Amino acid sequence: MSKTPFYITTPIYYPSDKLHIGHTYCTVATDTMARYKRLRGYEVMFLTGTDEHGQKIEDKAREAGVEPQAFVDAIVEGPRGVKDLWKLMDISNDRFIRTTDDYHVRAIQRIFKAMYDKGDIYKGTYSGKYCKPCESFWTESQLKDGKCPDCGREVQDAQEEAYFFRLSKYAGPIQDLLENTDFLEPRSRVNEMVNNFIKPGLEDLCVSRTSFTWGVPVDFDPGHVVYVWVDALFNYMTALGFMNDRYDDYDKFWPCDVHFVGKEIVRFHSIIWPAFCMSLGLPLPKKVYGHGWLLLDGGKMSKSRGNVVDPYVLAELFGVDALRFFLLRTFPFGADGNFSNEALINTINVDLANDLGNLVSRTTAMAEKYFGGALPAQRQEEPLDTQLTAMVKALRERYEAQMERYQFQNALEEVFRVIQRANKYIDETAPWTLGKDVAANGPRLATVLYNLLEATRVCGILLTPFMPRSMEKLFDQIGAGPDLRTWDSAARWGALPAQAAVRKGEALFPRVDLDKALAQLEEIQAQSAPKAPGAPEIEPLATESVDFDTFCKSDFRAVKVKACEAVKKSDKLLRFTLDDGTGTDRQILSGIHKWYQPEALVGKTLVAIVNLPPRKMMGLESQGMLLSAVHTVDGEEVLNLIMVDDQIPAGAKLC
RNA sequence: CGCGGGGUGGAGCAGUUGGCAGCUCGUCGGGCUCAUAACCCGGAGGUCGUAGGUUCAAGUCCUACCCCCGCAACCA
Repeated sequence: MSKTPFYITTPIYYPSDKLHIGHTYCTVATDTMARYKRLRGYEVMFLTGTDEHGQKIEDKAREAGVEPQAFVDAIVEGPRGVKDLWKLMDISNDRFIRTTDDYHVRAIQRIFKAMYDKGDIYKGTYSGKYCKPCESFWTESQLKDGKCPDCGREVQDAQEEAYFFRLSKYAGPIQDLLENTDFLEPRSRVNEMVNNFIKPGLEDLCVSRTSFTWGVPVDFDPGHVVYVWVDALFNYMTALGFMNDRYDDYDKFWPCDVHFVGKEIVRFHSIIWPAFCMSLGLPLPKKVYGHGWLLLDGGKMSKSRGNVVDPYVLAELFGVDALRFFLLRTFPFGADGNFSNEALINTINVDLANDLGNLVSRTTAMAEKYFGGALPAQRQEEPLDTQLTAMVKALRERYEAQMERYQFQNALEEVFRVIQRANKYIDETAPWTLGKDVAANGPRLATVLYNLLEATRVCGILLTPFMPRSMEKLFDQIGAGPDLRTWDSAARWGALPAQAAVRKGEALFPRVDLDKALAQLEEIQAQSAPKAPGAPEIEPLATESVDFDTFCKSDFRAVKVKACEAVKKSDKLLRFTLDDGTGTDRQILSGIHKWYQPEALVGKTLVAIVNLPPRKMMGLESQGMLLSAVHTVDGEEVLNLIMVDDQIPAGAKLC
């Protein structure tokens, strides 16, 4: 009898930087689900990997002065890289795909060609805004104040030849898929997709580029590389051997049971991906599950905010299992959650140390103390016992119901309810009182301890997918051999040998000293943070010259700030009321809130160009522009207003 | 009126088909001493964002408004 296959994937991560706690969250969730399914007897295929092509990698590699391949190799295979992280986190993936793997590259070329031959990919022109110095195309919405988001210079309308996928053709079937099936979960994501992208009309999708070269070449049209969509999404198939002969279990595992993805890429997986599958006439994946984000201080974590959490640090400080557990116990999988070190430590102490660890500790300690680790065979049941045993007997089913819905948090809730009940049971039965006369109370005492061991064993089995290593230690301590760690045995009350063979070991989850740990974390952060602030980078000098007359037309004046306030609804703009010496106030808007607090600028003497045509921003008129000096440090733009001597009178002309 | 998510005791969150508002932490008081200063019991503390509406009954459905947070071609 062959096992039922179960295929589950994480997204393939983009290795332009080291992975952070968010990637870890997604991967740990996927791993836990994979382990759960294996425990239940499925033949599991668990895939993760990296998406290694594209402009950004090419740029990053150039900055680092290495070839793109060497750059991604270092991040993926290198020390403390992606693979190391998954190893550390006990990730049990069956395969790891890199989009630079030969077999994948060749398969993508074949797939691209197949879609082209079918007529779903056609050649057209891609038009957008082009920044010449950066050699980059941008869409209207990517522009910052109408300028290149990278360098801030003017962009031009430009066109390039590109291949397009007829996404529009599949709008109907996709909408039906989303609205009338449970293909995409949680359900709340469906409206977002339909309202945001399908109803406004799906545009055909640009699937090739000529503006960079780090990608899968379109083999029938030199100069074009396959753009991310086709390259990345098909990894879920090529890793099974689709259109290549590196593997040959496509027929066994496709269609995929579930893709776990972050909410920001739900769109690609719930619209574009099924459209691709339809185009090739292939079965669609059964489900896409969009999980939430881990937020920091209520906001999202990002490099620029400097609040990225390093999973290495946390795992090494608190233990891999504790971190894995925390991520899935604390946050509802479908929604965003607030990550904090305090919450992590708190969860470790309360759930793992106080409740579970301590339960094991006190149970095994008593078994050793009163019976030397081997319980006598005689039993004496009491009605009270059934309150605990009934809960344990019902646990597997309740847990299963939650796990099948990907509700990790609720599944763990069920388990910990039993653990708490077990702790209470100890209080109720007061084994230490019974232990005062072991000869007389032996059978009762043995019953109590046995019930506790069984409760612990069943909980241990159900927690194994979450904390594989720690649960092995637990089983060793309570004397549960391999056949007492199975899914099947989790439903068999009394599976543990009557005499048991308890051996108290070291604490499963030591308590963490909150203040000490926080101080330690701060220290670690302080050590890694002051990475010598990178050298300031400046924009190259202009090569084009400007004639003197043109220059003289610009009217620069010293102006004094009479009032300054943030513009409502805008996170960038400040509104200045300025004295320009004319006696009439001048209003200028400037997008510098990121660098200056408005109240700090009142009274300063600044420089403005006053003969620019007025321009409306956020409904307010700006009569000129304030001058500032800009440079870049570590990829971050830094801006300083030009402030001049306050002795200069308002209106003084600069020349 | 761009789209979406959210506003529930001090903090962080649950609340499925409308039916006495729950959990964890914290706090106050009590119990126990087997255990990782852990465990168990009890108390205090909530206009469920605001204002209306439907209903015998609304945190839960409807309408309007306020506030916060994301997203708007690729940061899980």
